[in-house]
Amino acid sequence: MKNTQPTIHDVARAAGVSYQTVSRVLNDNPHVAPTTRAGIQAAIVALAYHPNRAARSLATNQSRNLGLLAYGTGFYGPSQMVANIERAAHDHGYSVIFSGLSRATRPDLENGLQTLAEAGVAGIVLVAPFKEVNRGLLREMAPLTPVVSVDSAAAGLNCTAIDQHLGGRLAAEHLIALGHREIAFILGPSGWFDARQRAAAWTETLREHGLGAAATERGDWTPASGYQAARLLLAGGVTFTAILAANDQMALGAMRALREFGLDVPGDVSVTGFDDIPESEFLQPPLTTVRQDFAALARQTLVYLLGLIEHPESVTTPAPIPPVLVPRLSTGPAREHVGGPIRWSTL
Amino acid sequence: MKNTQPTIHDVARAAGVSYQTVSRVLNDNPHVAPTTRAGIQAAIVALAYHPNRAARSLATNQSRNLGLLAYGTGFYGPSQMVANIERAAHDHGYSVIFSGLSRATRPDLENGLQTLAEAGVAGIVLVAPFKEVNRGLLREMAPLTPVVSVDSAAAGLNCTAIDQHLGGRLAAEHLIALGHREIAFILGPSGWFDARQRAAAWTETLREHGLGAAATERGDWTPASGYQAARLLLAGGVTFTAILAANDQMALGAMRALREFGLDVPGDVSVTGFDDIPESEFLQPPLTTVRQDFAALARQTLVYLLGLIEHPESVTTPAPIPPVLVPRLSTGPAREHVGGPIRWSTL
DNA sequence: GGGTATCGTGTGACCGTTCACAGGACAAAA
DNA sequence: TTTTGTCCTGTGAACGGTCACACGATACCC
Repeated sequence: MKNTQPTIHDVARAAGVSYQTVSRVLNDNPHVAPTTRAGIQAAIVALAYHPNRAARSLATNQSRNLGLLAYGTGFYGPSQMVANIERAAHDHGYSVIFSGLSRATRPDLENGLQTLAEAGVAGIVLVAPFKEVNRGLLREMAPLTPVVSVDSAAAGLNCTAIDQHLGGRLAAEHLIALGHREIAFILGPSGWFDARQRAAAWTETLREHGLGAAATERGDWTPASGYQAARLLLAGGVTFTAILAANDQMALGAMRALREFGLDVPGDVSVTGFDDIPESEFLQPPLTTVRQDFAALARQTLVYLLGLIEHPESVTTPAPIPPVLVPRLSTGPAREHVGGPIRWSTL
Repeated sequence: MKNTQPTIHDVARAAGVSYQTVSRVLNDNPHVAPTTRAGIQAAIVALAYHPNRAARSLATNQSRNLGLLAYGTGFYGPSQMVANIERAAHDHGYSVIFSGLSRATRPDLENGLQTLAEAGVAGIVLVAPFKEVNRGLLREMAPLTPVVSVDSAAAGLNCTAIDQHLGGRLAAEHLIALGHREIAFILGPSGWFDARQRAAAWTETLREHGLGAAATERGDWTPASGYQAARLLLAGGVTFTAILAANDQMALGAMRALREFGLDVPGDVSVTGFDDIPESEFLQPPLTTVRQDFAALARQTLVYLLGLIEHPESVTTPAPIPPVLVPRLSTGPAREHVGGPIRWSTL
């Protein structure tokens, strides 16, 4: 027993044909007699033959590998995307070379893209929705490899996305419909596209109702930053009856800060998040949030990328995926304040 | 301008040497004259040459790719492992081919392993800590590829692990030290090694103090299952003053069920989790839990796997990594009941 | 029955790299 | 001067596939 994998030559010998005929069977070439094909397939099974990927991609100059470059896989959204992208790729017969981005800097992006491009992937999915990702970067680092960027709305990029704008609007309208007029924002990090779009949608929706943000703080997506942001809001001397937070984790932190301040959610202040992480439903109170369909986004991203790989001329940019509002108990009617809204600073 | 990548032959022509000399430079072969080497390196930079991985791995019959097969990447632990394994691999100069396991069944495992083995990876990290993973499976599906299984203590496997037994003991001793004598368990799914070990450690620790589990329910790691398990515990007519939950998400669900039942945490019932997810610190109340160092586990796993690849004879199985108890406010002294412990069923 | 598609199969070259080996240049030793 | 050894470099083959092409056999048409 040799300790080496069988090759097409072994199969050919076993089936009594030439290696080329075996190759034809492997590639579903129609010009093979049924009996010959059957014999070869039997030999393939008997030898437990599997084509060597390196040899194949060397000869064809293409591969069934896709690159996945993702930032922030410790967070819920990115980690969901990684899992879903892989599954979608698998369903299309592709393998995924995953590369994590530890920092959101240009050199790190360049490095990651280059590594993937050199690995000979057929295409790249980029889950790094911040402003360092732009056309220039991609042209320079992966000029020959199609790249689809998820949730990055930069000009000239091939993108797929959740409709963050709609999501932001849903949350804001929900609060306004509950009678809230003084609404504070806890934004995501400034460089992130999704954070920006949510914030822009909030601002726009409020303006349509003659309102503006009561106050604004910025977090970094973590619960700790949401906690800190809410404390700053509370210390700011501005009144508000609701908080729009850019994700669930920051909303969680904010709720803790409110509680420590002696305020009830939603009795005194309503809070909304974004993502619908598995925990949200079980928080105290259960968090009103905006749910994003990451699986659908991943599937769409993959169809788009494979389109760019296989028939680049006839591909159209897909429409953003609409998220849905999930109303829970962290939001309620705006509190009626006798003599105007409460001022925290006087509590 | 040709639209194709340069090869060693292009570099050789540019530098005025043979392709073999270029190859020697690429592989750090010492038998190259310094001036020649410098010229070739200049040519490499000038042409922006990068070695073709497919050709290289075809010729050498090895690759710088590792396979990562993981189950449950929607959960915190596995998703942390994916991110950390990739980073550790990257630090060692390896790329990671990631494959997600959507179900914990034998055929899915076989499929995933086979796919990775065929992809020609140098080794495989398996993050699938349940009983379907055993020596037979690995011998059969990937006989030539080293595999390290994370947190799977099955016999005959190459494993790395968090010391789940110690973690379970820490949580149980913490409760016992607080005076709890009636402790209920919310276990993880039965097929999972880490769930089993935590449960075994709880049982053992309690027995050492002359105690036994007041009641036991089983969840599937999700908050919803923890909620359901706690409801069953409460409906069971058994008294308890503390709950040991096998992970944070189930602890979260349990705390909600307790609250709905009118019980205070930790006033009436103390609760511990396992994992220390980012949310835990900000829950109401902040959750006492056992923190696992996934980054260290990932690094250890990679060192072990690379050892198996590069010098299989001299590798030793690493020691499990000790977790730490993170005491927070979800645990407190056992309630003093006048006339014995309260019976929920009579509330 | 001869020309001509069509089908099935085999041969040679090639993808980009490494490996085994050969050979030339030069210096040190005899 | 010749021999020997070391250092550097080049040639041919191989890795395991695919592609372009050639070729024989059969079937079809007039």
